[in-house]
This record gives sequence, structure tokens and C-alpha cells, in this order.
Amino acid sequence: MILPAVRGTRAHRPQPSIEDVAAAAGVSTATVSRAVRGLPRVAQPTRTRILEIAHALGYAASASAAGLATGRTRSVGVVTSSLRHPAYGAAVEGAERALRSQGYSLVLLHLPHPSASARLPIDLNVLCRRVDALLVLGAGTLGKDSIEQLQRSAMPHMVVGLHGEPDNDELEAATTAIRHLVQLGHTDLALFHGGRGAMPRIRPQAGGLDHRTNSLDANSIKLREIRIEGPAGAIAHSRTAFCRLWAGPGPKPTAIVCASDEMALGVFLEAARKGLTIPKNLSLVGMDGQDLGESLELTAVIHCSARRAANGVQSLLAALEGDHSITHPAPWSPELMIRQSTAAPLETGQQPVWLPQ
Amino acid sequence: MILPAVRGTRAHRPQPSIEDVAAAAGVSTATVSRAVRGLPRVAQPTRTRILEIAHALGYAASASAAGLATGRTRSVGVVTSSLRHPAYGAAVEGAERALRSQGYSLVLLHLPHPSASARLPIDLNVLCRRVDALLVLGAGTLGKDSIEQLQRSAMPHMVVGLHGEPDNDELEAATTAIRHLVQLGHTDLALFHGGRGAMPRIRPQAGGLDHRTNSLDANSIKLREIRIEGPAGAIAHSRTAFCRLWAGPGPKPTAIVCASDEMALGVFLEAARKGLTIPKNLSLVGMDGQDLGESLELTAVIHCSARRAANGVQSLLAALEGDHSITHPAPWSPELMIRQSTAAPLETGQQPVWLPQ
DNA sequence: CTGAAAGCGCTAACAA
DNA sequence: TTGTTAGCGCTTTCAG
Repeated sequence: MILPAVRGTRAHRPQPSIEDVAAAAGVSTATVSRAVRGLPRVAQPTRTRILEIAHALGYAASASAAGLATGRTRSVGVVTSSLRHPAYGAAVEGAERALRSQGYSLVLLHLPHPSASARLPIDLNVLCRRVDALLVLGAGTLGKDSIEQLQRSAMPHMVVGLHGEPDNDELEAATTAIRHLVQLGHTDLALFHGGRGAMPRIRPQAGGLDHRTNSLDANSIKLREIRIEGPAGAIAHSRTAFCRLWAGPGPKPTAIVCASDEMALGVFLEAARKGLTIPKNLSLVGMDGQDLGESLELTAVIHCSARRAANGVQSLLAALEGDHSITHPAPWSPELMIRQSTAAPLETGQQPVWLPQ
Repeated sequence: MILPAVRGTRAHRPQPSIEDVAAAAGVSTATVSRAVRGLPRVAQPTRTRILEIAHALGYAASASAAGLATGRTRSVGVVTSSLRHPAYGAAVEGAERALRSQGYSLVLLHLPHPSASARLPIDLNVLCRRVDALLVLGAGTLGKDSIEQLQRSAMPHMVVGLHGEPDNDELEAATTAIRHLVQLGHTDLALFHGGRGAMPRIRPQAGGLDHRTNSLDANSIKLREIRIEGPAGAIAHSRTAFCRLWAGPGPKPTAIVCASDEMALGVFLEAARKGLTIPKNLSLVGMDGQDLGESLELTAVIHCSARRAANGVQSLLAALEGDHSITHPAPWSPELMIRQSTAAPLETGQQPVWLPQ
């Protein structure tokens, strides 16, 4: 019978310290410190010898000691409201990779219940002493108060929107999807997103759209924006939203863009239930497009959150390292993966008539 | 236009140190240290005064300094191979909650490509200096080598199986699902799991089953075990597996238990495609049963991974605190959530005849 | 290029 | 109950 068990005991033999290495190499600790960190002012032969010895001894600097000496922990906190949803998970993965590649570690802070007043899971004061910076995943993850508190504090931080919350990259992604649909001939679209308000730049001035749609006539395009609660329960919520949309009077959109593959699944399931065929009767675009999107054969804008979180980390670290020139994340170009869920709309008159449930 | 940006600058004014508090309270640092940590040997009035002052000053102990002094970091590493799959995300959430409740922080280690030879993402030596213990999520997350290396090391650690990998709790969960189906009258079942080998105790001795199924005749029950690669691509893989199962000769199972809701989705999609109605033609049980399972109206064994990871953390911390009595995680009782995806099988002869594709 | 020495902020004996 | 005193292991001037 296989049982999980705790293995290993502390206080085996203590890890070698920098002094052990220094002694073994016949140099001072200062030199070892420079050598192992790759700093200049160490002769090449000395450096090599030290590195060899350090390796042989299995030496690694104590994070605590280094942290105490430098005042920096070389770790950043990542705040998330949910990990049960691939977009967030992917963002965390992206952040982790980016951080580790720079020698930072990621300490995770999970905020169970996102709400308008969501607070940091732990006190900012204690956080200061544990991480060098904060990456907040999801514009809705922290409430207004906490965000403002963060702004006022000395803690370097960055909020990256996810899940269709208004944010530049998110806009970019939505626009990519919309352009694809418009090019297919759709003129009546719906956008399911997770933002608290409207997606800026799309609704306020429909004209903003036509730049990006290669000058198609934006005025002839109808775009409905529907906010989905999320990310927890996004599947169910978008399903409900879709029902409501279909239950209403008037013509129905011929295509729906979802800010996550989960939302798309909600639409997918409900569409199937209503007997709608995708993409014949309805085109559907997802966001992310990994496992779930792939299995659903969803046309999707890919690599959203992982990339964006990684970009966020980049800027954050750049700022930490004192490079104040880059405070904005590197630009991100959304990539459209065309699969089976989008097609040209049926000709007018060919649209089936939907009976109310 | 909303752009994510790095806010906040370091070196505002330094956080108050323990000395500041001691000075303000007119006591020694040792007393402050005891007071803020809730240790005994501090008079009540003194303690209260210190706490008030500490709070007023916004004091929090430096993790680095405390770590250096005690030799313990009060943080544990959590190794995962994927966060894009809810079961893992949930496990991490569970671990985070458990850790934070004990004042520990969770440093995340993401291992991109799970494989037989998967190695720890960072060197064990450096890890020693950053975390007090390691929680490995998923029995397949680390390769044999790394596991053995871990065993030999002084690092306290624990591996908790997920995603249907052979493991006691996983077995418990599968058995719960199977019992439910057997009680409904199913006698020909399939189990989709993620383990590398067979689920122990189920295959080796089918008799093991009847204990748990309230003494139903285990010999009359057929159980096919099918291993699904996972967790990445679990949806697609289980879909494929289901196809293969259905394409084969002979009778088909009347019920399938999946080790994750994603696997169940794969089956769900393919079943729909084949025109099978759930639960009429096929009963389906998922594992986890949260958002995805709920939307699919899946009967499922719930709260699997979060709870189990939390339990794992408990034991790990108990071991760290020197309590060697508890080295096994607290027992976990799987809870079955019965929804719409399971029902009694059709009578023999009523089963439709499946045409090979 | 290398070393000596002074901390970083806290904890843990041990004394008082 | 409280204070004194050594460190914990590293980094970092500043001399050499």
C-alpha cells in the first residue's frame, strides 16, 4: 500500500557555509562571495578554483543571510484569486518561469474570494519583509482599497489584467478576435468579458475598431458587450449569459468572442443544448486556446496570460534592478489560432429561427 | 488607456526594526521578540504595550533576519508539473491556505515537462537554503532519480499523488465512485486514471473491492483500468482513450469513472459525438466536481486535491515542528456529489448497438 | 586582485 | 520577568 509520508530529517549535517568554502580554497569569504556571484575583481584562476570547491562541497548561499545583508529577498509575491482556472494557472506558470530565470523565487498569495473589497491576504508590512515586489494577477483580484494602499506604499508592484478585464493587452486580444470575425463577414457580434466596466476603446468609440479591422466599416458592425462574473464559475456564468442573450428579443449575434476558453465552454454547452451547430449557426472564439480550447477545436487568441505575466515580471524586475527606463511590460502581440469554431455567417434569411425555450 | 505599470519605489523610508520598537517601548529587543511572537516570559502589561507600539509603528519582523537567526525560513516549496489543470491548481490553493494559516509562505516551483526523468527545477542545495520542506504535487511530477535524491537528502518532503496516480487517497476516491456505480447496478466499468501502473488494491485483487462496496459480489464486476497521460492534454487523451475503448470488440462498459473532471470532459465530448446520451447510455463520474464538473452536471468525488494537499502540508509542518508522531497525512474521506451523469444501466438487450466509426 | 572588519535584524542562551 | 551578549552567514566598504 502506498501511503504518502514525510521523509527526511532536518539537522543531518549542516549545509556548508561560505566560510567552509573560503577555508577550503584558502581565500577570504569576501572573495568567495564575489566569485560565486560572478562579480568582477576576482582573478580568473582564483575564481575557477573557488567555483570548483564550492561545487564539490555543494555550497549554496543562504537566502536568509544574503537577504539580511542586502536588504532584498530576491523573491516576489504573486497574488491570485484563483488557480482553478487555466488562465490564472498559466499566468502563474509564466511568472514562475520568468522569475526563476532571473534567480528570483515566487511566493504565492492566494486570495480566496475575489470581490470589490478583496484585500491582500497578508498584511503589507509583513509582506515587505518577505518579498521585493508584488505581481497582482487579475485587475479584479484586489479591491479598490488594497490597490490604493499598495499605490501609497513603497512596495513595487504591478497589476496585470486577465480574464477579459479591461487592460491594454486584453483589448488587443479581443480586437484580434473581432477582426477575424469581421473579416469572415460577421456584423453582429457579442463579446463576453470579465471586466467590471466596458472594455475601453471598443465601446466608447466604435470608430476605434476600424483602425484595427483594416478599415472595415465599423459603423455597420454591432458589438454587444456582456460581462461575465469570473473566473470562478465562469463556465456556468457564461452559459447563463448566453441563455439570456438568446432569450431576448430581436436578432441574435452570429459570433461570440469569449475572454476565456471556460466562457467559451459555457456557450458551447448551451449552444449544443439548443441545437445550434458551431460554427455553422454560431461562430465562437476563445482566449488562451490551450487544452480546453484545443479539445473544443476552438479558434482562439493564444498564449495570453502566461506571456503577459512573464512580461509583467520582466518590468517588475527591471524596476527592482534600478532600471527605471522600462516600467511598462514589453508589448505583446496576440496570435490567432484558427480552428474549427469560426466560419462565415449564414446568409441573411438562412439563419434558423430560435424558439424561446 | 489603461496600461499596466510598475508602481512604488524601494527605499522610501526603511521599515522599523525591532530596535525601534524596543526603544519606543523602553524595553530590550529580546522582550520585543518574545512579545511579538507570543512567547511566554513577558508580563501582560508589557506585552500589551509592546504590541500596541509595534502596531503603531507598522513593525513586522524581517523574514531574512529571523531566518538567519533560527536557521528556518518558515516557507515550504511546492513542486508542481502543471497549473493549467484545476486539480493541480486546487491542490496549490489548498497548500497555500494551510501554509499561510500556520504563518508559512509557499514558494512555488514549476516543473514544465513532467516525464519519467523529470528533475527538480532547481538544485537541491540551493533549495535547502530557501525552504524548510518540499511538497511534491503529483506522484509523476518528479522522476525516479529526483525522488531518490530527495530521499537521501535531509530535506523533509512529501509526495502527494494527484490525478488518479496510485496513492491511498486516490484509491479511496475511485472506490467511492465505483461503489456508487455498483449500487446503481453497473457491472461493467472502466476507470480512467493517471497512474503509471495499475491502481493497487483494485486490480491485483478484485476481492479488495467488495469490502468497500458493501459486500456486493466483486467477482461479477468487471473493471477495466485505462491509463491516461496527464495532466496536460488530459481532455484530448481521455477522448482518444474512449474512442479506442469503443472501437474495440466485445461489450462496452456501462459506466466510466474518471480521475479528473477534464478526463470526464473528454469522454463527454466524444460520447456526444457518438450520439450517446449521458447518463442513459453511459454513466460518468468525475473527480473534483468543481466548476467544470458542475457545469457538466457530473456526479463526482469532490474536494480531492485541495484537501489532500492541505493534509500533506499539515503533516509536513508537524514533522518540521518536531512532532514525529504524525508523519502521515490526516485521513481523508471522499465525498460523493451525485448529479446528473449517473443512473442505473439499461437492461441487457436495451443497450444500443454501437457501430464502429 | 584580495582581505579585514563592520554590520544587516533577529533569536536564544544565560544572567540578573 | 527582563536584559545582556553572542552569534546566524552573508555582503560591502575600505585598506592593502
